Amino acid sequence: MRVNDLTSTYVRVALDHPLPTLFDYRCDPASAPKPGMLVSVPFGKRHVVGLVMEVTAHSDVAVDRLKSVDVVCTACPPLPENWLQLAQFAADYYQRGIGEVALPALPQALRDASRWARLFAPEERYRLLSAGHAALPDALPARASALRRLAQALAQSDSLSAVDARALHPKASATLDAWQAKGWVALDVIDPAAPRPAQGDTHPNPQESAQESAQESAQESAQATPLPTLTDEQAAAVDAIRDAQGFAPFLLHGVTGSGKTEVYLRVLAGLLAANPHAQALVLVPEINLTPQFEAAFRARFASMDDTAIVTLHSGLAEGERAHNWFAAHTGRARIVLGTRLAVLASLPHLSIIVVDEEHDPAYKQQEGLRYSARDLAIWRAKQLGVPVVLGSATPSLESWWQVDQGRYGRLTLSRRAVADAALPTVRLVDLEDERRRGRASVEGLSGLLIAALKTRLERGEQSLVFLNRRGYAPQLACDACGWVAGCPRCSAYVVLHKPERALRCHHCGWESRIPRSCPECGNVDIAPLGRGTQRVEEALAGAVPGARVLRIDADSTRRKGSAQALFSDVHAGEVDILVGTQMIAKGHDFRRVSLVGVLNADTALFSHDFRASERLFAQLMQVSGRAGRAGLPGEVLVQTRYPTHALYHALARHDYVGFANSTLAERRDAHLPPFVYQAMLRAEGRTLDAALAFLQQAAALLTEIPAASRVTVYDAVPLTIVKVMHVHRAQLLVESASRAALQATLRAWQPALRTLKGVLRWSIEVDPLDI
DNA sequence: AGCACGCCGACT
DNA sequence: GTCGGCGTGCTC
Repeated sequence: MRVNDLTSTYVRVALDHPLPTLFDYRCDPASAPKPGMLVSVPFGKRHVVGLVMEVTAHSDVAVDRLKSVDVVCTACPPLPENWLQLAQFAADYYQRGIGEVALPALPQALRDASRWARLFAPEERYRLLSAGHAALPDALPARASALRRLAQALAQSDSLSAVDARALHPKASATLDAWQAKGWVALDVIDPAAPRPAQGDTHPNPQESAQESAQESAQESAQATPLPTLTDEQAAAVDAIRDAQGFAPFLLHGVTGSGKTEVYLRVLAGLLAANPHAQALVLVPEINLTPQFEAAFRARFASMDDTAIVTLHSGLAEGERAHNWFAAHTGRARIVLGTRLAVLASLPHLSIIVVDEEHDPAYKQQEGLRYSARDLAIWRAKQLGVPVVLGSATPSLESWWQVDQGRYGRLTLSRRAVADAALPTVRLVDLEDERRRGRASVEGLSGLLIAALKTRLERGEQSLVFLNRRGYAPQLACDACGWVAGCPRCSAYVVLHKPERALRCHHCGWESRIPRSCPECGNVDIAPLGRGTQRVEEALAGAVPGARVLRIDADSTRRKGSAQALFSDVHAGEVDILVGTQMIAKGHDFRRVSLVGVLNADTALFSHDFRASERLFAQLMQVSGRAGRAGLPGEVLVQTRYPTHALYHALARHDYVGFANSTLAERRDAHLPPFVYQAMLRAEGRTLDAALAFLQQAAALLTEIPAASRVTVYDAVPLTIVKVMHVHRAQLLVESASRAALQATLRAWQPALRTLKGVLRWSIEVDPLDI
């Protein structure tokens, strides 16, 4: 039984599934989808959303096994060819199937066919007109509270969606229709797929409303604020990027406070003005940094339609994320600001990419497809022939090496942009010496640091205390028998959290109450060991009387939006001392901070991870950069037991270049990245032996692969935290001086690995950051 | 990844 | 005698 190929059409569909194959489906030739379109298809017992890669007249799959496409998502324009190529590249490079890359890159809402109708339906929004603004609150009966809420909601925002209106008042539609008849409100029907309205015609009915005039005055005040004068270095950087032709990667190496953001703003302004369709992608390393960037971009581009700037990050509600993604996909959004996941957005007119703080490890996705957003950004820029700007005060050694090789242009901002703002003075506090001299310290805070904090408090300046350990104490131990509280599911100690009165495992989230006595020997003298942010917060309150201390870390910002609120308190001057983890080190422009204290940095100096010192140096430069940004003389106190360590000396001299060049020389001698390319095979098993045995068999398979002759294979080793959630983990490192040989090896290795058994899960990570 | 089928221990 | 453990295999 053969179907007539002439009357049948088949589509080859990518599904989010570990096999790297496409799946064929039959479809109606009259309504066949195009490549790049989303379809809902039956798959096993369920129905899933897939991406059409090919439309053909023939399928190799036996006809009785073929099923038909359920629905084609016609409302969403197909993903463009260059986006499909990006997904294909990422899939090949990171050793996954195309579907495993392409589908997770889409907003979750798009992957649910039952939500398509709603997502792409024209949106109805009510807008209060001036007549309504004058008449409304008074025209309503005093006791009609639902109607009053509706009127208030209309008055308080640009426009109100029909859905939101119904949530406020069950009969909102009828009421709003009546108000519309009276000329009080206007109904706008917005087609999400329609092209963006031309400038100056953003409102269909140019009736002045309170919102419009408020917007206009905001624009006027924005225009009234003169643009900052560029330093010569900033101007040179802007010119270089603006004049670039085709693919042009730049490393913008600018010291903290040198005004890298201003360079991005000027470059984007020029580009977006020159081309009415051009889109820009701006990446930041973490969600906490999006609000301040968004504010800066909205203020500078106030003349653009509001919808022209969108954010994309995991903190958005699914609906909003889909909405913003779609704005990017249809070209309505001119500027897309987001975290690493935004690098996979569909941007049909992408004309420039900015990667701020390009060295930040947060650009590496650490689960699922472990991509580097910075590396994919560079690939995209190359594919499209557009400039890409990598900004950092402490570039990654990978990028620095590319500059050395002449592959990236170097733009340097060596001075702070604010007049009179100098880089802070860095002083090393020798903890051994302090102890020998018998100088008192309180809970790990040296006398020198406490005195400096008190001075700032008297002067009304702010201080920042940085340590990279959250919780109260990293361990809870028994003095008598040596017991230390550990996680029952992981091979890790549990961290004492005092405000929550709990022991918490930072690897799996397990929590328990704090025991009153040692569960091993019954001794009641169990004590916290070491210090985290909570304990330092407590100590500061005692050591610096009168200071308002605020802690910012993953625990204090757990609630949505709370990080933003806490940072606002700092900016508003309601805080004297800010204690926190790396969260406070990144990017924030604290105008009144003049002192930075660094605690417990030494632990990273002697790590087995060869990247630990690069990370530490970047982190310390970053946090030091929070001091003295607005012209106050800044000071940094680093408490250490190793005051002669070269890393601290480079830090004290603000000598990134010296640090980078010497570290690169070490890497070259030791045959470490960026001089070799690495990949990691990780295995998870019920026992450590099972995981290790799998990796040993995997290593043996490499002898069958010709390309592997140019690949070095290391021994399988347990991970540092060997057990998480009762699962034992081990890894095997492979590396090669040839990226092509490594890629060929991995490609040939995977089918063989799939035949091995005895392990719960395994995965390959290309360019791993944590070894 | 899901979700089935399939073959061995502690419960009504 | 079943409910349910997770090993193995399939998905157009």
